[in-house]
Amino acid sequence: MPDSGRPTESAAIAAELIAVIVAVTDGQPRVLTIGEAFRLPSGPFVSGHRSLQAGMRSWVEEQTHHPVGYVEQLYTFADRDRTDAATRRIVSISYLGLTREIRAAGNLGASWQSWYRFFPWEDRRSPGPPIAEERLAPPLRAWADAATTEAERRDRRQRLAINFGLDGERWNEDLVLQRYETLWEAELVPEAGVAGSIPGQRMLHDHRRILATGIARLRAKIKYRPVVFELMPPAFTLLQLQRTVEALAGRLLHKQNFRRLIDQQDLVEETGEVTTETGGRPAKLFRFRGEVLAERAVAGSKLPVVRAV
Amino acid sequence: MPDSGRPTESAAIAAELIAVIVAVTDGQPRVLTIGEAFRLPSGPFVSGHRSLQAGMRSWVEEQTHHPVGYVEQLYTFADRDRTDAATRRIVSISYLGLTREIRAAGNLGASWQSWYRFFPWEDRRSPGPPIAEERLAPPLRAWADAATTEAERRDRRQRLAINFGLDGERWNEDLVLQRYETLWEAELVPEAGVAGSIPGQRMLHDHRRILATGIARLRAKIKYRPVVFELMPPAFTLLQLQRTVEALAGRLLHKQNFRRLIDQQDLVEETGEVTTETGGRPAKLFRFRGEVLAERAVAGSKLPVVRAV
DNA sequence: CCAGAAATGCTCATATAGAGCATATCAAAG
DNA sequence: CTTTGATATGCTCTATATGAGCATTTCTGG
Repeated sequence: MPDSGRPTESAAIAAELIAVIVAVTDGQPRVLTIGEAFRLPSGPFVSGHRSLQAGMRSWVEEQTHHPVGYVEQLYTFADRDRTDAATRRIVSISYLGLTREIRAAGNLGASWQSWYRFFPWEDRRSPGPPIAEERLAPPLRAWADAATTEAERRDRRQRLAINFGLDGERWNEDLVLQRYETLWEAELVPEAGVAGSIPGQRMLHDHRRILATGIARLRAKIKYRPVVFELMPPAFTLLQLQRTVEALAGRLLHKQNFRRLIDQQDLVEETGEVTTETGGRPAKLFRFRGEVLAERAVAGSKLPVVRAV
Repeated sequence: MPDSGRPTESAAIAAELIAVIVAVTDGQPRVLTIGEAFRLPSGPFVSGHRSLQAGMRSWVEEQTHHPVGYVEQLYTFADRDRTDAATRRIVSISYLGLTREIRAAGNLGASWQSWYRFFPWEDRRSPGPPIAEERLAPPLRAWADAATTEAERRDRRQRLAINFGLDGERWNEDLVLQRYETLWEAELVPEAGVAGSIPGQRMLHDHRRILATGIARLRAKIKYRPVVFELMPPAFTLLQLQRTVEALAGRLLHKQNFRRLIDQQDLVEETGEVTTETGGRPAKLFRFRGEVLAERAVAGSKLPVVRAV
């Protein structure tokens, strides 16, 4: 290759922007989907766009009619079997966007869905046996046992233990994508071309996979960056904040420890007001101290989990 | 937008793959560059490629003549001012690749450069005042003081403190990209269109920025994933492992604590042999226990730093 | 006034991380 | 054959972070 700094024989392709837009309302993490097939909002990258980020941002604001606080690139992929009308390969660049309010964009067929509709096993907030153990574990174990060699069986069992918290392993909420991929490999999701026997709504194309990527990224991120606040109203109680984190993480947190972490880090400050809407003793209202972002490399909410409910 | 799941009016663009290929030799972290202008290896994404990953991988192996153990996507971008011969916008997808051995690919004009040639201030392993304080701090402070408003001056100073570990703040080795961007904003790098007054070799186009992204990603990653081992030979001593991590992180580690972390996690096992090549008391040789990757969600080397040398 | 629901304040045990002291074991120089 | 120079290794100590749980306080709604 010549030292030109330019690719030589690049083929023409098309670029597509795909968005995982997240908000939290009524204690549920929600994602913006379109239509009956539940596709993620996606739009072409056109020459008018200054950059991919800018294209994404303007595009999302057109759909949701209000600014998106936080946008982050997720992943870029190009599947062999996807081409557009002109049979150009499509390169898809996916983004994660966080927003505060929800405005129904009904005229475009858009709606906000709890992301647990697509991944029911990821919600472990309610007491009782989790879906992963009741509904997923049996067919997954059968899949593991069906491996041809003993070594492969052991590998699969170990993978199940880690990914789904079986056999004494602890549930790791970050492994959303790994779990989805394992379910696909075990042919338990309809996308794999079989009649699905496990709960969970499928989406168009590979959009459920992209959503899994977004959830995984967000769950990991809230632990070391204070991005939760992008999803909060200007003033909120500590319990509301906790409920939001719990909604995202899919697990309950230890209340006192959560509070300790939050104020140890000076992430919030009191507004001086209280609210009685929560029932029980009135709670102080807080606002996010945006300054901390500039002050120091600040951590997120480190998820003080509560083991058994 | 219709619910077709396809972008409608996507313009034709060209896709380019850019690689940050890293190896560690002679105690230096090295990156594969091409030519006098120090450009990162890059090649077009062609229709023969099964996927972006596959395209990247085959392409790198063609250049380095041996398999790349670990490949990870970095970032995708599309600058307004970059087009190819057919005036198509170029979307660049950058990757980070780790490899074990170094084979000189001289016939292609490729060479391995210590990445500290491009970012001298990122190497803080040697004792004495760091470059960041001696060479960067003065012009950076001047830049901060030159802000028009008092608020802006305060913001800049705070940013400098965090990014460059000034004013009592602690150096954070992960902020490679933030530092580079600050230097650009302060017009201290030649890429910004000025005669550079600070040390550090520039690269073609925005390749130095991509390299910064790769370094930052790798430095962050070794803390929570055992990727260092992709850079190690099959058998190594614990000190060699430590020196490799130090090379990447750009800082010295506390030896005893480093060892404690490594074997607490069962990351390695003894080969049974020792080597005397290190001078001093012979050291046991170890190999990476690849099994741990399957056994559990394993952490990396958590960088037990040593404060003052 | 009492029950129910939160909000808050504190304590305790354990795990992890940062530092540093002390020894052990080799090769090579003298 | 001993000393010197390096490194390898074992252990201890302290500060801090994290997981859990007990005890109070302060409201609203019967």
